[in-house]
Amino acid sequence: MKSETLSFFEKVYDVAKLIPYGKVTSYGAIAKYLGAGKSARIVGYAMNGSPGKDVPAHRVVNRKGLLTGKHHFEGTNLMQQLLESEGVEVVDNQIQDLDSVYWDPAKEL
DNA sequence: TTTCTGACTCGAA
DNA sequence: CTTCGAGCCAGAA
Repeated sequence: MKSETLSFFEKVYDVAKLIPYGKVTSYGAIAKYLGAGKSARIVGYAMNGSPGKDVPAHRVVNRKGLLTGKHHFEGTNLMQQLLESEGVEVVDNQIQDLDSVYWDPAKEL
């Protein structure tokens, strides 16, 4: 089993799994928490392997609360449905009242 | 081996 | 005010 070779992906999955119910975070927030800062894109890319990792990728959105990765989910509004299901207000692929549902790992952890 | 793209973000002009 | 470019890491061709 690997060991300290904790790849960026592994860390991303770890943090993403810590996202509480009804909360959301951004790629950059996770990246910054990992110490990458500008590797937000890698976080999103890592989400490609979210399936099978029990990672709630639907709780991860971009900095503006926009469901940029919704296209990677089944259907076209599944991501929005999941978020609304958790009590997150989403309109037009954009999270409303983002500050109220925003979960920053760097602050919470 | 090099090159390119990607679920992003920020700063500068 | 708007628009553009650069940087980050990883995987595929």
